[in-house]
Amino acid sequence: MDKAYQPAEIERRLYAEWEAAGYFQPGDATDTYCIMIPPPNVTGTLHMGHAFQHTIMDALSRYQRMRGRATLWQPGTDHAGIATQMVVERQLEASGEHRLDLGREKFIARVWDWKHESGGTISKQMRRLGDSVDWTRERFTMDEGLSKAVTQVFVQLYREGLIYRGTRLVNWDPVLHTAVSDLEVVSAEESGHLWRFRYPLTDGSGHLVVATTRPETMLGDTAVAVHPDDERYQKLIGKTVTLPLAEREIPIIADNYVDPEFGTGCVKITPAHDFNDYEVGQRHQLEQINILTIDAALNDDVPAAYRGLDRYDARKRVVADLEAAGLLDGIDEHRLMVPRGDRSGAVVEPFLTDQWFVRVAPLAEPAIRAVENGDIRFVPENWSKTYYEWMRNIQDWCISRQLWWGHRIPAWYDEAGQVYVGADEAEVREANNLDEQLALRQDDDVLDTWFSSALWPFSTLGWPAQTDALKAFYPSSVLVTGFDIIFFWVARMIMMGLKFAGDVPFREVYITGLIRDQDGQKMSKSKGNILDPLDLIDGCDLETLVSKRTSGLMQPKLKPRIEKATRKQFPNGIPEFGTDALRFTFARLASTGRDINFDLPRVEGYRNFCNKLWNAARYVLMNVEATPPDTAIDTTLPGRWIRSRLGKLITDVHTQFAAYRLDLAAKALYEFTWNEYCDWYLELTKPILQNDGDIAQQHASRRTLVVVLEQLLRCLHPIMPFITEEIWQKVAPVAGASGDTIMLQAFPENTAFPADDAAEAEMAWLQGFVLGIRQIRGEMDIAPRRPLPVLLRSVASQDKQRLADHGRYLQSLAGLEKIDILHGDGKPPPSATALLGDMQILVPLEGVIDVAAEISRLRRNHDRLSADLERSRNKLANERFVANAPADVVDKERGRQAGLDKDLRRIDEQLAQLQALQ
RNA sequence: AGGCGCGUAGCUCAGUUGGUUAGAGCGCUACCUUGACAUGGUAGAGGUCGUUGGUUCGACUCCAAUCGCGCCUACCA
Repeated sequence: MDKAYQPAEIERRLYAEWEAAGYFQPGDATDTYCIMIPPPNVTGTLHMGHAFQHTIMDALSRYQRMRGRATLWQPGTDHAGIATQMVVERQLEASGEHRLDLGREKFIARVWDWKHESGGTISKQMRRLGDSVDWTRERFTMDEGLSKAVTQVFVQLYREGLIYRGTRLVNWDPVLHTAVSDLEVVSAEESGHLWRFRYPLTDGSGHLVVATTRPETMLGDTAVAVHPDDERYQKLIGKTVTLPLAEREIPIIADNYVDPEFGTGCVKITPAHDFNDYEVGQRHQLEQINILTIDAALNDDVPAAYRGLDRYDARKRVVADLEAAGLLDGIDEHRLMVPRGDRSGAVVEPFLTDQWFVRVAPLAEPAIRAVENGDIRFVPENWSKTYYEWMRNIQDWCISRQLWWGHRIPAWYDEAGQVYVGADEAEVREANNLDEQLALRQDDDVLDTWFSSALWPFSTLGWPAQTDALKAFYPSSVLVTGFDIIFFWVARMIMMGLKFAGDVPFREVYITGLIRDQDGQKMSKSKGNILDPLDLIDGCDLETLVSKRTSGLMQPKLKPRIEKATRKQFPNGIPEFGTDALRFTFARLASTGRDINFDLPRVEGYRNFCNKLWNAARYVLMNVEATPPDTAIDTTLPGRWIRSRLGKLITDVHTQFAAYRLDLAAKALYEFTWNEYCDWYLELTKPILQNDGDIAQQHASRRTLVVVLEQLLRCLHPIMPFITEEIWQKVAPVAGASGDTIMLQAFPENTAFPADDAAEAEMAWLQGFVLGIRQIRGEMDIAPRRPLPVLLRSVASQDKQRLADHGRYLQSLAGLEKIDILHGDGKPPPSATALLGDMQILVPLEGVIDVAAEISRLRRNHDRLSADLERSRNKLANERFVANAPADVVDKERGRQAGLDKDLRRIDEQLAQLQALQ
């Protein structure tokens, strides 16, 4: 074995072996476990958030697989309608082409080309991350099977009246030329203005003043509204105003929607271009005048002067014209929420179009109940609130998109505009007895990407066919995902799963935090703070990193700043850490219910951990390879102790996995490995193995060394798959484990390693002894290699026994020359002191210790002890404490006080003796 | 406006039903190349747990208020 762990070659080799051997496939156990991957965009790349979630999913999968369950981690990708179409459109643009020139069919062919070209990136990344997904079952949302499922669901929902088509006001993206759902619109506060305009009353008796943030839409006004109780405008209700510029007569109506306190208390109503106004218009049967084109320019339904103007040019023109006409009452600065498309960034327009909708409320009801009654559990629990909040106020879902890339809506129209919905044209014709001569045209629109994603948990398993996979793995066990797609995806999967697969799609939903950068900033390309998980695994030199972060920026002017920040944060680029170190970092950071600020130095720490494990294994193998261990029972203290500790670790790891606390599982594993196994156990085997001691004990210790390591490797494997497999391959034969891979070994159970309280108590004594000496050594600046003579005082018979049993460990770990017991009231020489229970451990000063230094060390101890003692005394002097606190707490406090008191007296004695020397 | 969350060591974070001296990693200080490991070892410094009040024998932990930060949902033209 190399002296240091070298991950790169090992990882690639092992993953290929695992995959070729079919270890990722579920096997045929009846107890099943299943995780559906949240399908990433097929042409995208995995970012840190993916790597984090994949670490969790893979650790869970490997853990359950080792527990003997038939485990399926279902992989696949999403066609990501808008995102993918945009990428390909941009590629066309670069070569001077345009989607519309190409035509639908050719364009879609180009997208498929791109999918094939770039779709391999994600699977490569997943393989490097060690993801144990069943590649033989990989799916894509536009696969034939999944597309069939989409059609079937659409048709059934339509037949049940849960899908309908209608002319509605929707969010229109004027750049992408498509409708988008509410969820795809992000509103942010921006500065703007609030204009006040005078609208003259038609009867010439004056005017009223309306306030608006969108002057250009006044050309589509069909009413002015006031609050019914607003005394100022009482007598105007029912009258009309003459809409300026358009010169149309429109009514003054009363509606509770108006807030009399805001603006002037008069609202212009534009039903075709504002969601609230639309509602008002419905209530008052107002005309809807659409004044915009699909590009958000003004159309031909406005006066000639404004036709063809972009909405913002029109705004200027309208304001100028009204001002010229003396109708501008004033302008105020105003902060307002501006809705933008999450993909294009364009300001979205409420726009009247024909679209398809899902009537969601009836589907939401059982989906709400499923969470209420515990069929689905959110982890952490409080996310269920977010879920309820949205589900209980759910709006119909606009599912049609005016795109080409996606599942085309299975609806056909005849020339009269009659719509027929069915699986395909032939079926539609047959079902409706349509003449072959009758021309049918399929709906041009495609479905929202999330429509197919909603079916993912059962469509990937073969639904609508009742496949064996569906029976075995539906419902899946847990969904691991981010809070940002609870509405987009989680809620919709639950609704569709209940409706079509007859059960919830998963039992638990583990909502992970977001991976942010070291300063808590969201990672994004535009901020230039993204990290590629593979760069952390393989390393990345500074120049490559800079160019990755600064190329293809939406705002090129940010480039210098990003470059500077990057050079500052990574002066030497990123070193190679390996997959396991990255995964362990993610696991260690995966505390629930909060976002994660990704701290790069931490990865380095866990790379060191890998190296520590690697070298521990080297030590073990060095000691056991030559003489294979026999099966003798280990009666040595260190052996009994480490087995007992291992049992506790195993219990802990099971508990934490069950609670999705991978951070605590990783913490327990780290601490056991480093602080117990390496720091103490390996060190304690040295005096056993290196001296000419008891041969039986040596054999037993070799066995414990290798058995504990082998079990530890299994425990670590779900989080650190590669290093554990590599070491296991070497360790298993000497540990007496059979099998080809650690992946399929049984996860350890604590029953094989019962608690040994006696050993733990003795070991605590031993550790206390060693630490006491080390403390003196460290603080007195005594050379580590210098053997020290030690005197013991107040030695109880138990101490004597322990000394006899474990003296050699003390000598080895504390570097002792000899240990003498001070009998009776023999006067000790001036010494440095450590306390161990009642026993005093004395290191004679002569020639070794600086008296003044020891005095100051003892004083510090004295101060600390007396502060503690005083606190304890006060507590016990408090009658109410003694009366009210549980007896065991009081007893504990009394014992503590007695101990502190005794320790303090010993320290003071020692102090007095030393002070007398000065 | 409503909802959720956060504030603990220089930095990034743990702290499970209230109960000894509040922990870890990184960083920092001193010493140490001892045959598993300098990607290491040993010892050490460093925190009035955002603030105030309350409940309690006892509060990092429970309650209320308050300050600061973040996110989500909805939205007044």
